[in-house]
Amino acid sequence: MAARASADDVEGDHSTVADPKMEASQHAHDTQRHNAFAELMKPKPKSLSTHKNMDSRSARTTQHGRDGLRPYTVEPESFPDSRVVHYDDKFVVINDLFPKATVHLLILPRDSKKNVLRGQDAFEDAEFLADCRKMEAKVRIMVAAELRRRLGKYSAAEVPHRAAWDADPIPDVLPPGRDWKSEVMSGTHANPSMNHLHIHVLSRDMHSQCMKKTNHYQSFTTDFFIRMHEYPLADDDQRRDYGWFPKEMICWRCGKNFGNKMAKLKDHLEEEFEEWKRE
Amino acid sequence: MAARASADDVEGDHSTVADPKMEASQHAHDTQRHNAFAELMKPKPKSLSTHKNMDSRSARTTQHGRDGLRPYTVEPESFPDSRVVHYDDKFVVINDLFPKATVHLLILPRDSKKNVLRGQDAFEDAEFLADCRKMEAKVRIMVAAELRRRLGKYSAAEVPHRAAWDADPIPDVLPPGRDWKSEVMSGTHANPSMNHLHIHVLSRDMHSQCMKKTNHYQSFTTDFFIRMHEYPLADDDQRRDYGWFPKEMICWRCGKNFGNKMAKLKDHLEEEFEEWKRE
DNA sequence: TATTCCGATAGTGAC
DNA sequence: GTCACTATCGGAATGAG
Repeated sequence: MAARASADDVEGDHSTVADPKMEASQHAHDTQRHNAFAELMKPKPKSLSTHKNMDSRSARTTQHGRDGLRPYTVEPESFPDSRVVHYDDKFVVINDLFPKATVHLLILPRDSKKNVLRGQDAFEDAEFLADCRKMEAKVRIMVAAELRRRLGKYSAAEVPHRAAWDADPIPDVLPPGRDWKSEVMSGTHANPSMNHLHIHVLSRDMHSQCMKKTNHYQSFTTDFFIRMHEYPLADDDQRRDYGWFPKEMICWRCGKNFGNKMAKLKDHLEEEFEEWKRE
Repeated sequence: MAARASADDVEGDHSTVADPKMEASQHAHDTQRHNAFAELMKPKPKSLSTHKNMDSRSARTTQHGRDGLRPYTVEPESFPDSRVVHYDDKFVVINDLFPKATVHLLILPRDSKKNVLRGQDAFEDAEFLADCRKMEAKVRIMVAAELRRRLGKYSAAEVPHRAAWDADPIPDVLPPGRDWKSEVMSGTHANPSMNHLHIHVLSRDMHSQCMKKTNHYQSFTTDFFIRMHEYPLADDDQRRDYGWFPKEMICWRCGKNFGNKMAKLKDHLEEEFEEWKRE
């Protein structure tokens, strides 16, 4: 790994972790008796225009339309650390501008011969695929580490780990804590809208302000999301020419069917997230 | 005609006629050179929630859903003059709560045996139809008078009329001015959503903040709008059981086809209105 | 073809 | 299945006490 490659550099622009003051205040509110009318009348959290809080260099990439990922592959050094998590000769790893989960990175291969292909075609090349897998393995670890950093304090499975860490002296062998790597998934979209090959590596919670539309959700929770371990694709794999999304949205955690009701699903994902992070 | 029956009482809650100060200021603005950028950037006039500026008695009727017109027929005296333009034993005439043209009145027959029928059925009764025609003739004159009051100052055809009116002495015979009655149309909807029979009498401009949706427009500009002079309907008239609107919207004045593009049509109607009132 | 509110759906423009 | 913006289309309720 090269310069900047530290999990602590991973800093989502749309972090969903509230600051400590907010949490304390929220908790105080929850302990009051709820006023049902106030509950009904309270404004839904605004869908904020996600562009507004973005570093200006990254914001400029959005003006390139479907070629918006190219600037990262060509000139990664021009972006702030908060955006470009790692780069070397072959890859650039960035925080997704519009993360669809608590942690959501993209691996961008820099080879301009390969990176204009879809995964289905680019990964026919075994050597290229092997290179990508190596980077993917590293980035999965980064994502897992970032999950632990962000959510570890909520996790029941982390209690022995935290306790040992706080002990004096710190034991030689720490209890393992929660297996955050198992919460990470990676792959490409069968029919990406961005022209440059990008491997998504993200937590599976699907909890994010940027998770707004049906197709956002379906693109990570159906077979439209081609996992890295599925490559190279069988010759007759239907996803070499993907048709349409299934219309029904299924909760990734409990399996409940939400049809096309995105607003309802969003509320539900909020609840699932609270339980999931406490596992 | 009975109490209140004066054209000057007709006062739309959504009048599009600016007050004199506003007009003067607008004219000063028009004489300046336009800044094209400012023109592009200026916010579109908000679609205001039409309920907010309504007298409370009238606002209450909207809670009755499809029976919202009934209160007027039962208790017309409980409404302000700005709403109820005229009433007698047989009819109540009101300003439409959501006028779809510059002037838009409704004639509500009070006979509760008749007024729960659609026009197609109620007007099979020749005597009832004759009564309604008599009232319709009066209300058309009211609408024409109100058009003259509101738009006369813009109309080229009114110039001789206004000049004579301003002369000293006023001539014995005034030039006729614009024939506003020919701009008025009247009829019922083939498939009304409100349960009580209501005869629309309105100017044909289709220019109003309340003209928002495709079906608003189509309901007055297609054969869905059954003119009073078409009653009683022939036995085999298709509109005794009306199916669906045609989907394409046609400008009533120039015949241009706007497909389903209501926003575009609205902009266009704005322009047509400016020309029409100046005729 | 009452309105209003919300949300799902659809097209465009960025280049 | 890039986003953001606008507008169209579609259903449910008719909205505290």
